Amino acid sequence: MVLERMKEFGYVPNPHAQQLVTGRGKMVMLHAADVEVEFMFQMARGIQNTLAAQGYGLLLDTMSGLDQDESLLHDWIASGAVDGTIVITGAPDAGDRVAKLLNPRTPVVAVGYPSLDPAPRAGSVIWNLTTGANQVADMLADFGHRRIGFIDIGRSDPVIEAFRNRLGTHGVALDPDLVVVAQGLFDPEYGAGAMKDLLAKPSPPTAVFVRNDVLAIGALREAKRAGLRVPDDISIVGHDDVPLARYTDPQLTTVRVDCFEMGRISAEMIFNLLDHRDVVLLPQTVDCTSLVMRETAGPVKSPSRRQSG
Amino acid sequence: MVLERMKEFGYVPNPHAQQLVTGRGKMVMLHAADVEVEFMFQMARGIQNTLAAQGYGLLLDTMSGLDQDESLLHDWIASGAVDGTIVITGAPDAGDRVAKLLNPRTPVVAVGYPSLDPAPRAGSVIWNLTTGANQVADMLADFGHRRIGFIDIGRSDPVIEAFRNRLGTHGVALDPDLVVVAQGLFDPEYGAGAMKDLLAKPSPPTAVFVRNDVLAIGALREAKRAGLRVPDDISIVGHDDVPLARYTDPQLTTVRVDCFEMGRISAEMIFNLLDHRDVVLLPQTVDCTSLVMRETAGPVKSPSRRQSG
DNA sequence: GTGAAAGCGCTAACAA
DNA sequence: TTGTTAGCGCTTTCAC
Repeated sequence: MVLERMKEFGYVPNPHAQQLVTGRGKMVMLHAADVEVEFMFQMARGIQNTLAAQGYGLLLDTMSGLDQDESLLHDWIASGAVDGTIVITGAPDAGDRVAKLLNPRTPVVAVGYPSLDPAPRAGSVIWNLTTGANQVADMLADFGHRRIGFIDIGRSDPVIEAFRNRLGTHGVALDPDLVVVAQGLFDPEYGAGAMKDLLAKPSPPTAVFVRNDVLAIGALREAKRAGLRVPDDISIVGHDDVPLARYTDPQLTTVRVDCFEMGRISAEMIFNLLDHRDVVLLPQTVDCTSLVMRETAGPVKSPSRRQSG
Repeated sequence: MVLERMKEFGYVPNPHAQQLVTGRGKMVMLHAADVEVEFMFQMARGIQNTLAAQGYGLLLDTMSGLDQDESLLHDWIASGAVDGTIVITGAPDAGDRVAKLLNPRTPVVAVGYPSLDPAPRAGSVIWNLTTGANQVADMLADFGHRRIGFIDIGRSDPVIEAFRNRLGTHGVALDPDLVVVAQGLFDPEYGAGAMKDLLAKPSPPTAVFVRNDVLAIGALREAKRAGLRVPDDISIVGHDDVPLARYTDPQLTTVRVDCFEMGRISAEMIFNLLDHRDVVLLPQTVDCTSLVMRETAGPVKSPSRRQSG
């Protein structure tokens, strides 16, 4: 009773003393790797928000420091100072990093792209990248497109497969001749090059789905260079909804991935792991894509524009 | 001696127990408000990097939660669990937020834009925004421009003043008729509108300095729409070097602000405050701008293009 | 119901 | 140099 009085007078307990006796520091650590900054931050927000609701704090590791840094942060885990670890997995070495973080006392969950070699004792929450592909396929088919191109990135992922399948349910085939892979990921010029190839085809597409927005910017630019009107002559759809998608001319229609939600779910998984250490660690695939209709996709307008390509 | 042996065997001390006895939790809290995400993250990196070098951790508050969240985080401060607080100040209410965080036991430093009403007991590290303006003025003058336009944002800041002065040292005046303020901050169309005004002037500029990149994108777009070649007919320079500046066509010449450095310095200031609680709290202005020469600025080429505007 | 006491893992001060 | 002890602020237990 007297304690309750104290709180009214502004008393707040010291979390450090609490951890000492309860074994819970009420902190989880976030390892944020070199993913698109916007994505990372949204995830961090989702995580922190969820943690805060339970009185937990988020310890941030941007991994900008090198070895020293690493040992420091491992210390926080090894000493049990931190209750759990979340690592954002965007780079190929993610599996490695997760493995290094594993510690019998501290649960870890990986969030982001599916890791090539998922660590056995870690939880993971990963994008469902097929839903975005489905949404684009539906839209493009509904707009009446039948010659559809796809600009892929090297990395193999389930997007193109899902896109092809969903297109099939609409009775439209994804012509292999209209599938090109860009030379690189993060320069619009690679997208422009891929678009150039597509436009040079004997029977070019009336719509193109580009695997990421940066490449889509380039594709859009190339289409305009070629004298095509977007979306009247050709529709272009990107993926990711990076900030600059709002700033192209015309504004890019694209697929948004809800990183806040991804973060929220990974924080919840940490809480599960904290409560029931013996829980089964099934990778959780989360549907978090949505179509952002802007200005670069529309109905087929000029079916006989082939000579202009 | 026996302790050293233990460390070799993988012993690491529990920071919570340490804080209990030393009063130092080896953690500082970062309040990250609604600034450009890229900026925030770079600052966070600079801060975390510097902290980690001293064995300190960074507790992140994205302020996405609301009241509950706020009280939680204040508790971490009130209980002395956290050694210091850094708050990124981009919004006008920053002064308020800083004031709320103030606590006799815990130093706070504000980093970012100078606050309207700086809290008395807080340190602050703020941009030197004049250096970027100087660099642009030098470049434009060296390129031979004499009719120079400026697209400003509503918020009053020292940039235009510095720009005008530095131009003066080169013997070129900033014609008040060529200074327009955009209707808003974060939509390219506002920049486009401002550019349109500028091009409609009886004697339009051969170069334009735009106060932020998003507006500069719009200005660039408008110049192209008007049939002008950039930079041959008109030079355009932005400010901030947001990620999309690399992706315009042509790529935007702009002023980069080194947020990592800002973060580093604010972390160092926290350390100072930690060691000498009675240190004088002078706002520290940091020179962290650099000119990023890309493709939208160049020498005056066609002095007599007036009729095309 | 309330109060006293033990002990979480460490560091600091002191004793040997 | 090394070993011992007290106590940081809290929760938990056990006695009252």
